Amino acid sequence: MRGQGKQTQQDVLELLKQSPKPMTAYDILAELKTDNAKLAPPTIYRALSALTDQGLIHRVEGVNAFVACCHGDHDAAALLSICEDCGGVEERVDDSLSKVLRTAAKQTGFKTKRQVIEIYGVCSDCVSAEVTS
Amino acid sequence: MRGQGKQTQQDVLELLKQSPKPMTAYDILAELKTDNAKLAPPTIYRALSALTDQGLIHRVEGVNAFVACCHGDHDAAALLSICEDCGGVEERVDDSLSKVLRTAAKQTGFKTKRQVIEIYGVCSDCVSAEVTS
DNA sequence: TGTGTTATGTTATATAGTAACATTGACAAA
DNA sequence: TTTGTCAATGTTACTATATAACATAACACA
Repeated sequence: MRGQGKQTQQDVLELLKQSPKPMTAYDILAELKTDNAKLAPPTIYRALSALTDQGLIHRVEGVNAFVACCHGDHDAAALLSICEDCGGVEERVDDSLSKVLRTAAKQTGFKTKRQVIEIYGVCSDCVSAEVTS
Repeated sequence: MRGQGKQTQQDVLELLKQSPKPMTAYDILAELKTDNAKLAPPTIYRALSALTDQGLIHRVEGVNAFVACCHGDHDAAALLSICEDCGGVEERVDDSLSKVLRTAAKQTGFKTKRQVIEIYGVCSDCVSAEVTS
């Protein structure tokens, strides 16, 4: 067999790092299939799951897709801004945001495990483009 | 020009209001099919979309499901806390959160249209239950 | 060598969401 | 009353997203 080590994980991570936009599992599958026709969805989802656990990628819940994490390790909440025009995602790690969320959780006694913070709209580049056109 | 039967919308909203947990489109479909065997997914999705536009329900992106909005109109960001134990969702409208997000957007020149803020973990009730058991 | 673990392969299916076009029923203008 | 319009829903068929369950392969290491 061809599978050595964590080949798929590495391939997936590499792809996501090079993509300017979030990719769905099936986007990734289609890409990697050109090298390995046998690839099937479960393999992709496993790799995505492992990478997510390691904090190397983030899932963009609102679009069922994934992006590479562009920071190193971060415990603070990641804020993803998704441009509905160009499809780009900007990641931002914001301490004051984490703080607000921590406070809110504390007040209600909620034990946080995972946070999803996504903002949809138009990025500054695309706003400029709109104005100019 | 108003005044037409939005029966499905009302049925869907009613269901969601009575549900202690978020419901998926197909959960809703299954329920409403007991009264109307002809119901099909598009009708449900249209009703959900209309209700979302009106701000009467929220979509929980992380679980592909929907909950009734338990506040009246609110412009401020809604923070949804989803308990992975009991499945319950608590909605909270938090001004300081909105402020942080507004600030972040301003700094990057991002034009916000929609915000998704979801926290996954264990609610206070379930935390207590865990300790007791 | 054999035993446990992790990653992947394979088959099949479950769940979620939408495109495209047809039909219905209320209402109002003709 | 008839006709035209519009929003809501019905209908068919499909695409997209995700997972269950079991099989196989490679590796670590006692």
